[in-house]
Amino acid sequence: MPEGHTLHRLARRLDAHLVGSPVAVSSPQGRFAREAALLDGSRLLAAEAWGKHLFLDHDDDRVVHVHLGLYGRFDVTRTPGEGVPAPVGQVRMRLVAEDGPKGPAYADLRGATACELLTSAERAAILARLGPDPIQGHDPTPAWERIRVSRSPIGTLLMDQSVLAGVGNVYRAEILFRHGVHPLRLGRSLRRPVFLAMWEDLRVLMADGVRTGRIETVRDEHREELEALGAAAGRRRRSRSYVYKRTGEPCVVCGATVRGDVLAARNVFWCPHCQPAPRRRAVR
DNA sequence: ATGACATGATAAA
DNA sequence: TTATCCTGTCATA
Repeated sequence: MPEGHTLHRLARRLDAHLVGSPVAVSSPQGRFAREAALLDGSRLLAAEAWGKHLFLDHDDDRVVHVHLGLYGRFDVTRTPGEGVPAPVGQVRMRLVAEDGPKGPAYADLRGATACELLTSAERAAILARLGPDPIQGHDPTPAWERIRVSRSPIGTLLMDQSVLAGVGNVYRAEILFRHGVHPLRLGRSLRRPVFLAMWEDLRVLMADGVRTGRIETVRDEHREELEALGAAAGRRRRSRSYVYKRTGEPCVVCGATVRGDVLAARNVFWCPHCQPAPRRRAVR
């Protein structure tokens, strides 16, 4: 689940249900117990996201930095009347607002790659290493300045959080498909209008993701065909993407067989017809 | 029961 | 490049 849209959605949910009130902080699993004890009873002032990072501002210049990594979750639940249930599984951090903005609520963090107590100065240091974030409507210029001179593949640059923040493997695959760009094209071979169109598209798609909580990249006109192709391929769950995890299945647009490979330890997917391979650089 | 895998990132080699 | 961490889910046995 966790690409940038997930974290922004989370910031929004925390803001709606927990921010502004005193929170009980605990670590049922124990790995955040010392910090939780320090924070217990503090007031949660704000929840903010930048790319895939989430920051919880508590009073007294204390910031909880959360990064969900590959499989972390942070579930925010309202508990009108019922009281808070016993923790299930490995709950690293639990926040409970008895008197949240919309009534009692709690949030359980599991599996995060980062859950740490920082100062606001330390948070600033993390932000300084992140590129612009499409979800925040940032100016894409700093990202473009990196890409236009880079000898790295655009598929790698899109995932580099210091180039731009928030894009993960699904949005990467899908945005490249939607713009007919092969993942191995070098950054410096891209034309500016193409990158700016990708950025604008990311801005819209990821904003949708914040609203719906899921990554939807397939245009209405292709939904039915995708469904039919999925059924024909005998897949158990229907796909919601053009190329992501569709290796070996036909492209919805042109029928070519979607390809998959590993780039920088991550799976990449593309259509060999809609996303023509770059001319191989002369090697010698 | 066991193992592979995942929408991530880092440190070491 | 590889190993490693974090946890849950799904497929296979």
